[in-house]
Amino acid sequence: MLSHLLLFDQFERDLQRDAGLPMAYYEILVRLSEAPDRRLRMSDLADRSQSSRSRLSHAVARLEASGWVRRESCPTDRRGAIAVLTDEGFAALRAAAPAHVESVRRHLFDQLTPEQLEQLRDISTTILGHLADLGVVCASAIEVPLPTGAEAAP
Amino acid sequence: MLSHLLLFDQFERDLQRDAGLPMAYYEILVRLSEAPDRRLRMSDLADRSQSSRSRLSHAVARLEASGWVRRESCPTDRRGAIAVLTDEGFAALRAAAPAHVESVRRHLFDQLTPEQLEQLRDISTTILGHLADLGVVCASAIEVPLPTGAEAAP
DNA sequence: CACAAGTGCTTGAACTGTCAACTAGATTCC
DNA sequence: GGAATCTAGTTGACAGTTCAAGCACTTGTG
Repeated sequence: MLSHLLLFDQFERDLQRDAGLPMAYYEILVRLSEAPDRRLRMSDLADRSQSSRSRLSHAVARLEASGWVRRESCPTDRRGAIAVLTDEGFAALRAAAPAHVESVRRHLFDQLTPEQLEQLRDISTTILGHLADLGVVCASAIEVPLPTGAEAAP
Repeated sequence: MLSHLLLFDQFERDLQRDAGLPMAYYEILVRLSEAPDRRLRMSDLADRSQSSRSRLSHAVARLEASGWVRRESCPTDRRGAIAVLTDEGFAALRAAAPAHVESVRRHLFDQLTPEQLEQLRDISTTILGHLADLGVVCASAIEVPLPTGAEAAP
């Protein structure tokens, strides 16, 4: 159990070292990059990146300052805001992804047997299902494959 | 994978709600409570609670302000400091433990089959061994049983 | 239409964690 | 013995998260 905490700490450290980016921010960029036109409503983005609204606001503010994300106003709902991944942001993500994927591979995939990976996947699905029942996680996040964001390479 | 992140978030939230305590602080109290005379050298405590020196310093400062931990100077090494769990701290831990144990049970143990728990234990051990090879985790932490700190009940 | 309630997003303060100095005492080694 | 080095612990600045509050707009209801 402890191992999982430490494992993610390791991912976090590696990503911070290689890309100067916390995992939460990386996650946001990935979700944006997957979206059509690389743009999403803030709430939608918050749900998909497992982030609170407030956290996302702060994060996007920071990413906007880096020039990686741009805010546009929503034409249909004047309260709304739309986050758009800029070309610079996309390039930054593209640059950051390989090292992160490699980190996940090295510390997780390479350590476990195919059988264990299968078991881990099942266990994760079960837990995720339970959390979804509690409303902790929105349904749209459930089908995310094993390596969080590892599929980022465009 | 995502599930593990969210699972620990859930533990964190539950513990914060029930005890007003972050998991890292809870962990520190648990390690102290396990030690002989409920006292440990700072570095030792840092290693056992998977905490950096600096983090521990800040944490103990906060716990000291709450009256749950006391600092004493080390007789054999005048650089050293010893953290001591006070009776109030012990009582606070005793009060916080049941809810945390229950949270872990509800969100993890009750969700998985005995077989899956067995698999998860093996997977954790493997990963922990790998991280230990990297020097990320000190050997003394390895034998920690499944529920982090769940054994806290005195 | 108007007013209450709800939604989308932002903001600021408080808190936890990290990083890079820094102090002070212990070791090493010539 | 004494300079260089190492170790224990602290500190302060900063980054990210959360929480509670707030603003602006939309929707529901009479």
